[in-house]
Amino acid sequence: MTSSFPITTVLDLIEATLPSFNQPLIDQMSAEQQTPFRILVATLLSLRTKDTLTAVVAPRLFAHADTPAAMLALGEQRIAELIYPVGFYHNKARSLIAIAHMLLERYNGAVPSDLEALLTLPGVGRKTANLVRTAGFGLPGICVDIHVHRITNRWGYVATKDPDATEMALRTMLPAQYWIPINRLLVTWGQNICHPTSPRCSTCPVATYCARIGVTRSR
DNA sequence: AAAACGGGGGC
DNA sequence: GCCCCAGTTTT
Repeated sequence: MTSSFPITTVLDLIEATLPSFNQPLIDQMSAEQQTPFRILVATLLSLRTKDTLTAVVAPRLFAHADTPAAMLALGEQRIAELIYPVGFYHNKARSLIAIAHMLLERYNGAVPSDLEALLTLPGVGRKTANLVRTAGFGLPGICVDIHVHRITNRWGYVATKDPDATEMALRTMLPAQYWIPINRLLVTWGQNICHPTSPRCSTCPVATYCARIGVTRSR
């Protein structure tokens, strides 16, 4: 069962109503703070973690280390202590140290914008790499996180359990102008309306376009 | 394909 | 008490 409406129609409707909703982590950061490095670090901290919690913890880390060199100076143990509440803190601290080393050795301390280069960084998968590209550099990419994955599948435009497969499906379906904004749109939607369990369908502006697949159960 | 990594918050 | 969270790596 798939929707008979173009996905771009639904995305346009969401775009129009977006300002009235709370915005996700990256959009809460000031323009000054939306550097590729900060976005990379904040995104890594936020994996499998509420972004509202990351929004509290990340500034704590940035106050001590805002560059790869400062991250190395801080050290893995101290980083782990600072980011403890976000969970997976040992893995994340180790990844941040390894990333700082690689950025200094291979990219002169800068964050690369190339997708393949980003994917070689430890702890960085397709979701993180594409978010750095789109939010950090304004470059084309489709960042498929749990929200983009759940909602596009719930609508009926995509039918897959694998987020990477969802990204590939959207690449063939979505005009280029929607590649960057779809993530911001659907993360906001997922956090405010289209929840994993108990989505607010009765007040959802695009409910008539939705196949409502998997509404009663997530994943 | 499945396990492991993890504390915090919602209900 | 149970489920989920802007995933990725390892087995």
